[in-house]
Amino acid sequence: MTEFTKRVRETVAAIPYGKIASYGSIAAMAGNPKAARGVGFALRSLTSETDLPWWRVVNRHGAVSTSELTGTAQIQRAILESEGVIFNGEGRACWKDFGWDPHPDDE
DNA sequence: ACGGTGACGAGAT
DNA sequence: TATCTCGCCACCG
Repeated sequence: MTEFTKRVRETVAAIPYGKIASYGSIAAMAGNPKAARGVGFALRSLTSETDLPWWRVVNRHGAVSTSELTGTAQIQRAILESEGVIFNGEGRACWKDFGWDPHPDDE
């Protein structure tokens, strides 16, 4: 378990209920703003754990980037909706309403 | 140590 | 606005 991965877990665990954060934001808080991909890889092993709110982590578009085929994406959306997050027809959530960290682009 | 891969991001077309 | 390409970092063989 590298320091980066541990930092990512801490950050993800800090995401408030009903809120979402982008991989880039988490990577930045973890110390490496450019390690968004590394964040995804780290969370990949956490999908089996329910003690970490990995489902609150989405891409910069506010849409789940998990596998649609394995059903992970469906589960993630379902949980987020349970938390109060609303997805539009594009499968994206309003960052201004559910985004934990401020986002420069999109709405 | 090297190269390929992937739950990403930003810029260009 | 949607799609493509390149660059980023961490992980596996």
